[in-house]
Amino acid sequence: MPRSASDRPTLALVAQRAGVSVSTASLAFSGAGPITSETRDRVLAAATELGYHGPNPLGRQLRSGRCGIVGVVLGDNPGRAFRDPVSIRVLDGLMEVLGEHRLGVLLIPGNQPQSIAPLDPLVASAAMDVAVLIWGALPDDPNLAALGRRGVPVVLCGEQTLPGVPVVRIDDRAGAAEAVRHLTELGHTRIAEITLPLDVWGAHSGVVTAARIAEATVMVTVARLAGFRDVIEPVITWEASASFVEHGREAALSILGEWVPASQRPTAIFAQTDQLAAGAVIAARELGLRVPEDVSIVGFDGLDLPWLSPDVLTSVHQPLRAKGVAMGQAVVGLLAGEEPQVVTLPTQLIEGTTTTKAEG
Amino acid sequence: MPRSASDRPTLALVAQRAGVSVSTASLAFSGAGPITSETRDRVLAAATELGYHGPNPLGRQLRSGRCGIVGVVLGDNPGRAFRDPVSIRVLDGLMEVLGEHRLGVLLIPGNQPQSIAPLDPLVASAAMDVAVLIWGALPDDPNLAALGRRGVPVVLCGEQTLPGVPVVRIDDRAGAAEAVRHLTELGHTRIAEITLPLDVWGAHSGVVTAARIAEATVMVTVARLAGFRDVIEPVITWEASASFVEHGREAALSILGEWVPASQRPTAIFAQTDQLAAGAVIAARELGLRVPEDVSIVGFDGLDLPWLSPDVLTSVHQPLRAKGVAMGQAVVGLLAGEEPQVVTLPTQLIEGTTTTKAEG
DNA sequence: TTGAAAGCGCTAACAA
DNA sequence: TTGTTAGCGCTTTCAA
Repeated sequence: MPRSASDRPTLALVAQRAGVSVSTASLAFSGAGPITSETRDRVLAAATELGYHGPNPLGRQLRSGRCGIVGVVLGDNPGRAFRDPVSIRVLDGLMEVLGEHRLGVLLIPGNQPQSIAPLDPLVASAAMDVAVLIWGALPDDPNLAALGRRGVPVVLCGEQTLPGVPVVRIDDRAGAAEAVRHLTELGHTRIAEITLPLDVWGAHSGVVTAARIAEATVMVTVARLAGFRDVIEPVITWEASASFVEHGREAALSILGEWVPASQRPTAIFAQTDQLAAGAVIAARELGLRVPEDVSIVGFDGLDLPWLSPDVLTSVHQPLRAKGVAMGQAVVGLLAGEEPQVVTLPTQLIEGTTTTKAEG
Repeated sequence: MPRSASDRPTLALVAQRAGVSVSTASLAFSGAGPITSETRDRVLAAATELGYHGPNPLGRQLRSGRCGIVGVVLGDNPGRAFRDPVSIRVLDGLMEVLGEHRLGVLLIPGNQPQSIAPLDPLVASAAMDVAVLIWGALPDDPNLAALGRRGVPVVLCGEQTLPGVPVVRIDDRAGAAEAVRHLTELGHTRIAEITLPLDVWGAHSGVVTAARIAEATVMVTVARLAGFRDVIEPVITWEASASFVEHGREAALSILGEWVPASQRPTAIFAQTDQLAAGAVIAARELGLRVPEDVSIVGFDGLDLPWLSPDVLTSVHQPLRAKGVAMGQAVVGLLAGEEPQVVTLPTQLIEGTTTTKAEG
């Protein structure tokens, strides 16, 4: 029967029973000092008798000043972060590295625009040695400020760089440009754009104007928008309220709908994420358009989407898992007192079956 | 500039500067006792001057004996748990409740059959007030034993019940039976089965014999297998190595393949999860079979699968988010010293477009 | 090789 | 209302 946490034996009790001092007993468990194997055995035996199973982590933590926990600030409410295959892959890589170093991951909900409290109480008061912001959305993230005040070192992911702070990033702008250039090189000129939300609220959805685009605050979105325009001006830009297949589908249904004269219909779409692009493929199918003959579609992320079969999405692949791994290594480096670095990981356009030459 | 954690001011320093005692300063922050607003202001002012931003959680934790952290033991390696939409929905609900109670979620990898270490070091030594096993796979889970030894109270999810331990569950057996009964009532008699892994290794895949089925250890699988057999004997059982669409597809390609004479081909499939069932739908399409006219397909979980469009999976819906919420409430109840309960949540078969009457 | 003593930073009795 | 005192459980000098 599990004891309640309150009546657990302490190291002092074990030491007493073994007839040694507390400090000696401590050595028996930590193994960090000289101790007779005989003494150790006696301590361990006493521990077993008392049902003592190792030092209380809380005491150890207070003493060492470290708690072995890395706070991972998610970019959105956790439900969404979990549902987002991109975040998940990153988390996967991150947890792998941290696990190897015996560091635990404390999940912390990030920006909660609809809520009254701008930041989760955990940000302000949970014990953690380092915090990782896996989705660096805003230039002036309140989480970042709060953690800075507390003196919790951080690792960032994304466009933002800060002196003394390790950052893991990809070149979103160049990646987007590569995707669009692929389309222009195939002869496309009427290219539509489906974007991620322009602000953290994610309340907006639909065709957006140049004015709104100029006001975009989410840095990933901003970078990918810029990349598009480095190559050509889109014929239409549709803002999705989140990176979900369904939203991509809605966007493409509007962009490619029957009310658009075939002569003016975009011949290609660049969607800022694979989820959105996949939705666009589905919409095209529903509208009776052939992919890629009638409409070419490019995504961003390089997700594995078996259910899109037989199509394979042409996409700008980014090393999501490696991103997480790099952030984990940055955390470990930070704790080891190494110099913070900015790591830029490569992206690569990989052609699938959803893009081809423009007709005529 | 973020200070390093080591040179942070302490409450003692703040008290000294404010010209009050440490305990008074403590009251100024906790608000848990009588204190003049004037004194509090003086303390707060001193804190600001020193750049002190609230009590160190480590000290507070040691004193109170609580750390405000709930360990969530995932059923598998975290990468998979994240990729599994079922776990994700449960986690979502769980985090919502825990967040409301200012409890943090520490992710802990669960069973790692391929690794040498049977359990994650976090299970043995991370600070946590309660642990939640969200995927109670085995009757003799090593995590459960380790946590019990440490005196960490646990909340379970699944088939297993233990005295004094809160459990959240659904009736997997009845749910599976309902799915299969739906098929028999439609006139189907040749019904195939695609199961979850029978053991935690997940190394096996393919047609399985009654002997192997009898050895199944994963409790969810066992319950759903039993539910099927409460209604009728399957004509064939295929074990998937994990709940992925791709595996369901492979299974169905074999079950429905051209080498099976049409007269002997199963007219219906019950897959133990929606992911597997969705894979079966895709396989059927690839084989040129009509769903549901040529083959009816039922799943389990009630996931939203927009990309399966235009099909909507007939499925036994279980309240995944509510499961997480119930576990969160169980955690809170446990911490409040309430009596542990076994909560059984309802399931419901909801017809989509993937089942219809057996022909002839 | 072991033990004594001094905290890590905070909170909560209790006394003033 | 504020201060004094005594730890929470552990680690780590330093001395024996």
